[in-house]
Amino acid sequence: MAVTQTQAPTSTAQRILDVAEQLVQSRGYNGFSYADIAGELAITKASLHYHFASKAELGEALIERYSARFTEALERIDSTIPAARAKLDAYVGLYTDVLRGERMCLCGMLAAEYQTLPQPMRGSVIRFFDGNVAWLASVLADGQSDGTLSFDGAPNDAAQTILSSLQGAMLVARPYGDLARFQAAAARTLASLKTP
Amino acid sequence: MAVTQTQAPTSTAQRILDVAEQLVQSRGYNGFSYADIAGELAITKASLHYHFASKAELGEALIERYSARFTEALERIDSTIPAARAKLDAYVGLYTDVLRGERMCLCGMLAAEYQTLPQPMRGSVIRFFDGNVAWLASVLADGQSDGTLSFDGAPNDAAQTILSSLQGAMLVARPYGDLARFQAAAARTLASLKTP
DNA sequence: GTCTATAGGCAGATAGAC
DNA sequence: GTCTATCTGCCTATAGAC
Repeated sequence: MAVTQTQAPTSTAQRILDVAEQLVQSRGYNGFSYADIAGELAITKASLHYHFASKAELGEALIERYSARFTEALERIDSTIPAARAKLDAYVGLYTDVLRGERMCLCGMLAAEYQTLPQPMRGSVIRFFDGNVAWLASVLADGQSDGTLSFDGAPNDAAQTILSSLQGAMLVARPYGDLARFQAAAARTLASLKTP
Repeated sequence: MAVTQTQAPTSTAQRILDVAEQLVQSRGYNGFSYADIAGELAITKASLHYHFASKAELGEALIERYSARFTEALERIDSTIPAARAKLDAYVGLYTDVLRGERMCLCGMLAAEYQTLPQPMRGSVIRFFDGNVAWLASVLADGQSDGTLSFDGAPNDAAQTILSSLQGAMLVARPYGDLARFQAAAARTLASLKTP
């Protein structure tokens, strides 16, 4: 039987991931070093290597955790919000929260640096996007079925456009430090799915 | 009176900019070094510093040249294509050409790395986006006036959405190495401006 | 698990000869 | 303008004590 923990443990590995995630989302994978994490957590670089032997391993762990949390968030949306259009609004809300922290989507950032990434990280980035498109396509198909959403072409194609439009809206809004700019672009993107 | 040149000179500085531009657009500003350029051109790093004393200076020169060329391309569109909708198609064509070279838009890439950029480069990135939005807004306003384009809200807001959607479409399509994916998203974005 | 110490390499940058 | 040589500093990573 597992020991019951009163306080959240927040292991060292977790805190390393927390700091590294913030660094990648704001500065990029090639824009931070182990020294940055070590300084923030007041431990040595050598200790970091105990938890994540290489930077590539750390990178993989970052995407895995990020993807898992994102998937959980999508499942929460599915289980709490019935209407397709409201699900899309909630999806935009996830991005808004990221941008509010002056961050880019982790995988959007890594997409920019894609050609410099270790091979295993590349696959994980692709899977993140594929999962997002699949979820969006499912929501779009549902909305089309019940007549609450309308769009041309296949749900999968429309889903790809929504994903890339939101990623681009984050990418461009962040240099301006302008959350409203993102929200306006997101609203316009969703508005193109109006029922006739 | 200036000396007439029969052949294009292609000065060393130009060739440095050519190689550096390709590197930034594919690997990012933090993803290449002076050694990469030196290797490609078969000259030494010290020679590079003669032409561009610091990497920050090189970065500024890259954006200035890129922006100037982009502005020229937009002026060519204005002077050769009368219809607003066709101008937008040509604008998408500029992006398509970039992506065909397996590159990201220079300033889209730099937007991702924004928080790590030297201050002068940041201003230049912003000005590039502002110039693009201003041009797009002008085209949209024209199309709205002559009834060939229809959209909600101000031309400037619609222009911001077009810019960010195209940047995002490039960002996401590049890891897949899928030009068609970009083109589909771009076409869908422009299709949302249909006349009623 | 965390530390000290250090390896080995590459980064951007400079001095000075040619 | 381009070179050789070199500097200083940071990078990822490892060995081994505690």
